[in-house]
Amino acid sequence: MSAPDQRPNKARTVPERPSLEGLEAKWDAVWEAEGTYRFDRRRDRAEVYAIDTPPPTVSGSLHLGTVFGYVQFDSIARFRRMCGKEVFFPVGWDDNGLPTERRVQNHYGVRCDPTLPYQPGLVVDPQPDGRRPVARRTFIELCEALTAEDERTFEQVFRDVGLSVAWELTYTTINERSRRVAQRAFLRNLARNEAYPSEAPTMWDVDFQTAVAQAEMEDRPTTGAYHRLAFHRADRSVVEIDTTRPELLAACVAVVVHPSDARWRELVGTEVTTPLFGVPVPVVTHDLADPEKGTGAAMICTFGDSTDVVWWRELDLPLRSVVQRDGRLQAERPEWLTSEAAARAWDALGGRTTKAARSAIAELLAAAGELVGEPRPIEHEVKYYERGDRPLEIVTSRQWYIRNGARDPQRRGALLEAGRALSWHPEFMRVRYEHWVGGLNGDWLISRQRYFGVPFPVWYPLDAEGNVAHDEPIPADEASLPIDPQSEPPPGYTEAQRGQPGGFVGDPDVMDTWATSSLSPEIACAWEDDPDLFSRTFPMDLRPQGPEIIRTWLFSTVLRSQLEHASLPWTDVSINGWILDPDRKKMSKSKGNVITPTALVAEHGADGLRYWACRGAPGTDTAVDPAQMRVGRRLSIKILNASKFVLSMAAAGGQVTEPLDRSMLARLASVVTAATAAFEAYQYHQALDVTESFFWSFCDDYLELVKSRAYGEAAGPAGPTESARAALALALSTLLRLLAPFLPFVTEEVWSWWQDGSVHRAAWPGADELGGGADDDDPVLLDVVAEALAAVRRTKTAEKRSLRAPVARLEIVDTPARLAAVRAAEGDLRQAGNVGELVLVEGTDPSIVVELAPEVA
RNA sequence: GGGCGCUUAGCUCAGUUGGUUAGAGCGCAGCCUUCACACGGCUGAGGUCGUGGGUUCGAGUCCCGCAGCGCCCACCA
Repeated sequence: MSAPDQRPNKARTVPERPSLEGLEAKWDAVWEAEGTYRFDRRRDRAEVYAIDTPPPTVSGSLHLGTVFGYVQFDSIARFRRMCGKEVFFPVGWDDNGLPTERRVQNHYGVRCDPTLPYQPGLVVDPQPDGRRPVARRTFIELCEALTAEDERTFEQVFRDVGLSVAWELTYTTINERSRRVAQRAFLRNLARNEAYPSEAPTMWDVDFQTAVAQAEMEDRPTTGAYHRLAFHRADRSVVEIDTTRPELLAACVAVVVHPSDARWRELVGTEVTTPLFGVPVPVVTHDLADPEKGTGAAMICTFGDSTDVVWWRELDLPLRSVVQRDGRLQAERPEWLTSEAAARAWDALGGRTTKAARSAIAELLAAAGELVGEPRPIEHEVKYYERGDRPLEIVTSRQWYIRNGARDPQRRGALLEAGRALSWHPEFMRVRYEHWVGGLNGDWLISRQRYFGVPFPVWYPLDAEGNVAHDEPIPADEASLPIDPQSEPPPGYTEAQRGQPGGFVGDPDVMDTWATSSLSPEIACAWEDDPDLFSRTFPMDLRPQGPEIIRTWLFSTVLRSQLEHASLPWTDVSINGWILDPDRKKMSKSKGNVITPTALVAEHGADGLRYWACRGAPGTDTAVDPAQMRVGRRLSIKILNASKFVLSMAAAGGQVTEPLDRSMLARLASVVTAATAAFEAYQYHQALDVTESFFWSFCDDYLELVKSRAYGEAAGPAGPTESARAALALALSTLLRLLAPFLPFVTEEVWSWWQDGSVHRAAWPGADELGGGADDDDPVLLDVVAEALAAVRRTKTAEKRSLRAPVARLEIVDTPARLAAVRAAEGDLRQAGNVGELVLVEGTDPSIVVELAPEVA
């Protein structure tokens, strides 16, 4: 595997002044040339560790949070690789979908106009403030060009931070294989009746002009106002109704009250008329009507919110739609507004945005004496598309859905069971999945009325009059995928029949980005395209991801896998925490507190950045902390210097005979055991902690104690010097391998000074390598001696003397066992502390008395 | 409205199955030009573990209530 010629420092020398400068570029180039992280597809499934990595959204700059999460599971990947697994570590770029479209619109100053003809070779210069219309195909070309550029930048960041990615496996969510996989999976869903089209009320973003799925909505506190409207009974008496959306009054189809609400009992079953428009509407009852809200009577409009949809559907009410897809009330007067007063009122409302219409109708109502009191401002939660700026409206449209268990208890139960079968890290994240599955209120809406995405691979026949037969979709042939129904005809038709009576039209929509990325295991593992690779990688081992996309990416991946393969897509899920800025606020672009990974690598080094990330526990929010990165950098420098020192003495192969050396190795063996157990439990931060602690005490105590002996003249193959030198070699080799998953650059650098090949392909250390198991190896021995040494240092510091200052007399009172430990390392202790007389006294009251020699002038 | 997580030294955090004087780093103070490291080392000060109860021989660790912070979900008239 390795190509030694590529390796710098093949002479294996220790540099005079080791440095961290330039290690990132140097080792990235070597790893690339040697294929250190390349995936060996000859290995079978049991030998592979496959990671379903989260494709970062390609929309400008790479978020530090992405790097944070990636570094964490990269440490796990590196651990598994060193344990002998062949790690399947692809990266995907999520360049498919709305974020890309928006970035292209802003970057080039264009908008997509699908009615324009395509002009091949058209060059579009960026024009920041423009909104120039371009053809659909030109728009897609711009998306492809810009994402390709961004992806190169992203890859460089990932290389700079030392991710052990198998770059040859890279995919994008819009590339040919992804389109083919997404279309194939959809066609199979369609054939099994798991996907279906439906014309129904849907949540609609009026700016993006597309339908939006439940998973992409969020509530935002929004200022509104209760308007108390005067509806009228037949006897002209008033029924007061509160609404926050008076502009939808024309869309009112009924008034609803709770069946048990005595206040309205005699009204139920009668009709009241709407203010201003005089339209008669029935008074109906429904359990969802809340007597506590407003006056207890609500107007039902088609549609103001999702409760309206429920009422409309369950109470079988008529449809009176007035809001258009652009978020404006229709200009044309609705046919059910028949009175002259109603027509006049509509003149003031039609064509206006809902927001403008709201204040306009409030004025009309007030002028007509139909507004009771003043509007009362309130702050309430309103649904938005998570990327949108204006509240969602509800419009009726034709969309594609995938059955997700919302309307099928059996499927919902199976999905909950899948959540229980997964291993979650940390465990408590599982409930988020369960809540989401339990709370699903509709099938998954996967179609978007956009351009840069995977097209639906279907067409519709046109009848003799040119009407579209939506109920008879013509599916594409699987062998033809990926296809674009806008530019290719369906089987059995010619392109000339497009749009002609008796011909066909292509489905104009594209799939939501989650409909593609929910298939990331199938895309990465080359489902159907490469059955051999698929059999070696699927189902995968680990899905690492952020907590905010449990309801989208995680859930939808489980769903698609269950539908397609009747299996889980992976066995383990690891959820990382948030990145918080130093004020403990979630970092986000809109808050302007984003720090770029590149700047941090430049300042603290990749290993410094990685150290900080790996200190964050799985699922735990972590503050961006440059101080921690400095600590990581300092640790890296210490590794360079300590290693240089150790290598000036170390010699592998000798017998480790001295009790102090064996004690150190015994302690190190317990560190190996603990770090291994932590990694296996996905607790990488604990592995780092236990290793780092040992490393510092190794430097501060063991190296100080042993250096004189190790420097000494060789005293035969089994002598004390050989023992020290062999122990140092063993310890350094072990420590470098323990630290390699966290600090890949500095450990590789040091490894290259004295070892062949990459530390990242070296075997993970085992406790047995360290001569563990011997009963007389007491890890406490080192502690006892280190305590005595610390006491010596403490005295010298207190006396303001140099640490080299001679100790005339050192008296230690302790138990026989601990005195024996000191005696076993007496020579090392005297050398390290520059101790003259050493007196060991048995006693029950332990003490250490240090008498310094007088200072010589 | 429901749920999850967090609350340990000035700051950022560890604290495994409850067990002797609660740990680390940063910061702070003092000391040391030590022949691996001044991009350093050594030493030290600093905490009634959010709050009120309970279980226990023993609780930061388990149970109940409360508060603050963060997040997720919710049909939001």
